[in-house]
Amino acid sequence: MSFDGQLPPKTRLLRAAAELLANSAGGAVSTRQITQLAGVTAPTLYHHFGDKEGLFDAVVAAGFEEYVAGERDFAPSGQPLEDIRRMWDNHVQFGLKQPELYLVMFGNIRPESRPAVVADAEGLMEEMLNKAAVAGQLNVPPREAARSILAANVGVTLMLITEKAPERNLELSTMTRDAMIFAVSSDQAKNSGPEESGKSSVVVAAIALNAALQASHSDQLSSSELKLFLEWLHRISTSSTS
Amino acid sequence: MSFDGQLPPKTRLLRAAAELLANSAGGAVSTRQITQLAGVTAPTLYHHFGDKEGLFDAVVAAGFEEYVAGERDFAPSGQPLEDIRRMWDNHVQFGLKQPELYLVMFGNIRPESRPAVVADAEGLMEEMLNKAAVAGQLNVPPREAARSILAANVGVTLMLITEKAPERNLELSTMTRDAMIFAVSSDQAKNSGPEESGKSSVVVAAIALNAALQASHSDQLSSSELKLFLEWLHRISTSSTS
DNA sequence: CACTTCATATAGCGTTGCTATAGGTGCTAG
DNA sequence: CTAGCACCTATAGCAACGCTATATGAAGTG
Repeated sequence: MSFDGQLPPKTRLLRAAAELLANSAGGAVSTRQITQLAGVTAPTLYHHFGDKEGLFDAVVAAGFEEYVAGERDFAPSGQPLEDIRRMWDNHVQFGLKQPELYLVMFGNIRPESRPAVVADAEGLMEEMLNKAAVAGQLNVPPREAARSILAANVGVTLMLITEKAPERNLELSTMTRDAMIFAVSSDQAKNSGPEESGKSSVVVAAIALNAALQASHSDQLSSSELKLFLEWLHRISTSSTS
Repeated sequence: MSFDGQLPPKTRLLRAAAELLANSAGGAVSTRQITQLAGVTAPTLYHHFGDKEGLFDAVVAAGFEEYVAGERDFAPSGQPLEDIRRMWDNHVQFGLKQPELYLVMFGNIRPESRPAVVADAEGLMEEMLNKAAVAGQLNVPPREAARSILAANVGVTLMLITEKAPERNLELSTMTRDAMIFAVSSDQAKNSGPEESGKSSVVVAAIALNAALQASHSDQLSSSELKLFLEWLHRISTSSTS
């Protein structure tokens, strides 16, 4: 009973729904919970929003405003591709900060029915990619690039949400992000080739690592560790393996 | 009333649930629909599966068998990265062929609770990427690569499912797929990126050796030595990021 | 005041997932 | 043959769900 104030019932319903949605640990949120917290009765909800989904859409719209605001604040950095990077990070952070709301926005998938918010987010990203295209930095049409990047962005965010907070590894995000941006950008040479680079064995890999380590004296290991490490490498690389 | 045959009620329930799930155009499937189609009553369902979710999990498990079978059939092509490509395509095709089942498997996301099927799919992909790592074709540890690729794979599939069938553009899939595979592969030169050029050969070799050692159970080192050795390798192969 | 319009409440419908309880079935043991 | 014992299924019903037909109040307009 927190919203019995003087606010109009419509606003109270919106806030109650948003709060319950944010704190519902995965479980569903019922209209009775919402109306009780808002201090109104059922018909009021349906009078203003027509539907439970209508109410949720309204909450999502408010959440989307916040999301878009975050995107626009970061926008004018001059380098479009860098802005895309920030859009990606903002997207992920929004999803992790408000997972329940994010799931209502991007996770409530049904076949052949595309949530409006997805189209909006896609348009936002396409708009940004358009600047990159004008600058000759794009390899593919902005629309395709936006769809592809957004798909990966949503996929990564969903996967991160399913992980327990302390174990979340944001490197998954940055790595995927850079992979996607790199793939659509044009000013980088991509002499690709699906050929293999010769099959390696334990011995070959050990020899390569041995040589590389001695050449670049990595600082990931202490000197004493490195000495023992190299000795073991030598033992492996000089033995005849299976 | 299609399953009133002589099959055991458990099987009838599974088939009825699978059929209703496959034909439910986005809408929810109720236990009463399932039990009626299966020709049994409610307690039978709960006796065998405990829960509605338990029944769905069983359906998903069956669907996952099919999914895995598709993955394994394509597996032994000799070129691990090409196999990853086929795994990706098989994943997308599975999602588009049975969208409802796919959504139950990969779309039923709740925060901090990861469906078992995701972990399985991740393990399957990691297993395949391990071969690529042994061949020195990987730029990042197989686990991270698998998570990243799978996240993008799910994201793309979900996005394609939301589109109406005639408008589906599979180029979105192939483009994202190749971008992800390219990003984790090592045998391609990546001159000039947003940051410095690709990983050094030390990291590539360490990743390859790490995978090879875990796969071949080398007896060149004692178990305690091996443990420390692998720990160092892990330290090297997961360092030197952005 | 009469009248319309908008907003909220009362009460209840049909459906949902699920279960307490009881009854039927096929088995092995005596 | 029958007694007992698991195992499986059915009857009936609960609480909660989304939603609505209907009625009541408040506000503005002639």
